[in-house]
Amino acid sequence: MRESLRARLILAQKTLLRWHRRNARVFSWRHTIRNPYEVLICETMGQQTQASRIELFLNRFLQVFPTVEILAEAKQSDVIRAWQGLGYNRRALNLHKAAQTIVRLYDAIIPNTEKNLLALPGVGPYTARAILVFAFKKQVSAVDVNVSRVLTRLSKKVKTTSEILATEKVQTINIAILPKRNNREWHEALMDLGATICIKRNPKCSICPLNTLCPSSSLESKKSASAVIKKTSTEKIYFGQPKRIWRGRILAFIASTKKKTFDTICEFTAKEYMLERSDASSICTVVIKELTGEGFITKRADGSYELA
DNA sequence: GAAACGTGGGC
DNA sequence: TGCCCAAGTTT
Repeated sequence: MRESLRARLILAQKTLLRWHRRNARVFSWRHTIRNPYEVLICETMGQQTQASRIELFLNRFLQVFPTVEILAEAKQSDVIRAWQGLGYNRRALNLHKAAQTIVRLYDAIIPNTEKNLLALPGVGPYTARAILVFAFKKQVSAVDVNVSRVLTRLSKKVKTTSEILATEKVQTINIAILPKRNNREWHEALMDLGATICIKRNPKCSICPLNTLCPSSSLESKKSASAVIKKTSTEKIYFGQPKRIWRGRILAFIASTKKKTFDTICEFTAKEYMLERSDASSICTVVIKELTGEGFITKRADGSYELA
């Protein structure tokens, strides 16, 4: 990395850390999280989910499952129910399995190495490093989309608002400037700036604390000029919605009360979403088969379905 | 490496 | 209104 670039980034870092002291986003969980288990839950909830939504679920989840042992021993159906409304339900299954792994392999202690964290289901490169940074105060780089966007724009003059460096390059840049003592604050600062000012569309460069140091600070003025080629989604649509939407709806219905027959599920789907009964039946057939195969639900002897 | 995976908010 | 997006991971 060029020394001139590194020098500019270090300057930006000082400025951003100072900005963060007064302008950090206010989330209750930033004050109430007390241990690595809670960081694991919080970071998992945060995957592809707006941080403000964590607030709505984390407290309740931790009240029901206050320790990794309790989560490990919980019924899967209770974990799924506690997750309802957060989306990406597989995260709940993975979290449950991860808790069981931690209890069995690590004596209920959350691992503090990247290797062991990555081996946990649902823990990928970002979450593993985020746990190391936020729970263990380790001197490592955790790169999410905010960190990537901020460091990309700060490192080069980007042409469009969606331009973003490869994660490995961002890693290299961030590792080169990791502060020795304020690494948690540094990552929070990057994420807060990326979530509030250095946002993907219509970045607010005019009020950015780094605008005099940033080669991309002219981005704001040409926000609309940078027409981005939107790649058409290849996701298959079922009766007006992607399949995953139907999966979420049907799983929520099955989770809502006790057992449900196939007919009950079809009737609900048809009525609630104004489908022909035959269309509802076909989407329910597909989705129920998937949810069963993936371990979310089970078919009972009497033919009804319930959470696994 | 592309595609799939939920949900609610912003513009 | 409809599309884009958000503290990514898995296959």
